[in-house]
Amino acid sequence: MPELPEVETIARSLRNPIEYPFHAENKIGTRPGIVSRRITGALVTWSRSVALSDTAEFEKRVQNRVVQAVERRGKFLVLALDTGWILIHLRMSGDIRVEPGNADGLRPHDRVAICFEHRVRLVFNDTRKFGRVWLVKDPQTVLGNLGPEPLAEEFTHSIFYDKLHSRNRLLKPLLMDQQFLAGMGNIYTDEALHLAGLHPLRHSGSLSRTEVEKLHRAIRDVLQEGIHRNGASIDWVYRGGNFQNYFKVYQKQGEPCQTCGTAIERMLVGQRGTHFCPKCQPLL
DNA sequence: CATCAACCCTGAGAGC
DNA sequence: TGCTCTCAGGGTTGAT
Repeated sequence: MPELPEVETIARSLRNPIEYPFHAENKIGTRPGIVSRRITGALVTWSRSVALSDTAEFEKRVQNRVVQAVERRGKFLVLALDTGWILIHLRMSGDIRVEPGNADGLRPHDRVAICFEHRVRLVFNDTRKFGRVWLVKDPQTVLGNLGPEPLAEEFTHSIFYDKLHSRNRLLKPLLMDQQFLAGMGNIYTDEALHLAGLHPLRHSGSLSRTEVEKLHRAIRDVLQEGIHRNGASIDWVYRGGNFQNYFKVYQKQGEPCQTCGTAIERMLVGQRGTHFCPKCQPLL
């Protein structure tokens, strides 16, 4: 499931020069981007993938818009148009392709195709149909409630300490709460808690200054490492990244902890599968 | 305010 | 082999 590093990787690839040739190899850093491309049309094959009651309106309104910038906010992909914004959330199984072609010849599970000049298209593929594409005048209507960016300079450990102590929730669901902190998902939360040596069931208000500093560092390190590896390719969606080969706890239940040799455990926390080392991440 | 369950979906994997 | 069943997963919504 794409989290901050996977979305960041995609955003960066969409900012690549548009002159790059298609398909020399699958390297994400050498694929052609979409900035400055003009949209000639769009096709929506599953109406609920678009957050508009009328998909024909989406197809019509994106016509002739030019992509001016590609950003990321939390797990959202943000396309700034000359007029308006396209926002994309990949949720569980969403993926983005940029390839030669028009509205014909789409593949299974392709939900939205945005066609550009020179016969280039961006395709939103989403097997489980949880993802969404928005077309809005003001991105804040969708992004307005998101918490801070964990990698932003302004996100200091002392601000984090205050935020954690302003609530008293279980660490794991709180870190995954996008209104509390934007971009963390199941994988990176488990990995960050393990790196910080904190049990997922710790209460946020119980953390000492030192523990908050360790968690702050761990979150940023894990996210940076994920970005460095171009994200993770899991859930049978290959995205070019290989961070899945560096997981310490995620889906490692039963395997020995790389730090202490204790078997990694899996438990449900807030309806989410949660992986941790009972020795490195003690509850008390 | 915190917690919990249901819902949106599909396909993988288990069980028969 | 092929059927049916269960489950994972992010985020939203509504109930407790």
